[in-house]
Amino acid sequence: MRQKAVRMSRYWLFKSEPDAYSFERLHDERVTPWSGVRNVVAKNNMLEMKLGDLGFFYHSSIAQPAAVGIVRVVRTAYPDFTAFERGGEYYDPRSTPDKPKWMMVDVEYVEPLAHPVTLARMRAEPRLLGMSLLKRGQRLSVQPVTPHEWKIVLELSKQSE
DNA sequence: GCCAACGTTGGC
DNA sequence: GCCAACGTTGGC
Repeated sequence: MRQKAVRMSRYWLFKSEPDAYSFERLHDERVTPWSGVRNVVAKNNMLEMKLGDLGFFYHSSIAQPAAVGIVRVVRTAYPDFTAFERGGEYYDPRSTPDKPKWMMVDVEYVEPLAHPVTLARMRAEPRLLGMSLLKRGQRLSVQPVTPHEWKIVLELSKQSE
């Protein structure tokens, strides 16, 4: 049978250091552009996103890195304006409004996980072997999550540790 | 177009 | 604070 061009909605994982941008801050702001991604693979992942796709919000670079909440894509990929801001932290002279090199999506706050699912908890789950996030040296700030992995992490979030 | 050097990420 | 992993840069 021929594969349809239409694909299932996908799931994602958005990493952020809470000091830089936390899930609590997204709660207050409701929607944020996912700006500042300067990695080609992460950018390509954002180009793949469709309206309504869901993702985990993951806090990194802390004592207990963990998925803490759920977000929804509410605007598909468009040029990352922070790359145009001369003198700004994310300025990249190779990216121009005519030929933008970096893209971003907008994500909306959906809800917190009942319990954060720590990286350690995910590593301890045999069914999550092979999850992109758990691979050695995985640094991608925007990653795909399979429907199967999505379901399992949600399940784990319902257990208290 | 190869690849060594360098910088960054992020868990530990 | 260390350092492994990996992307990027730039010399050739």
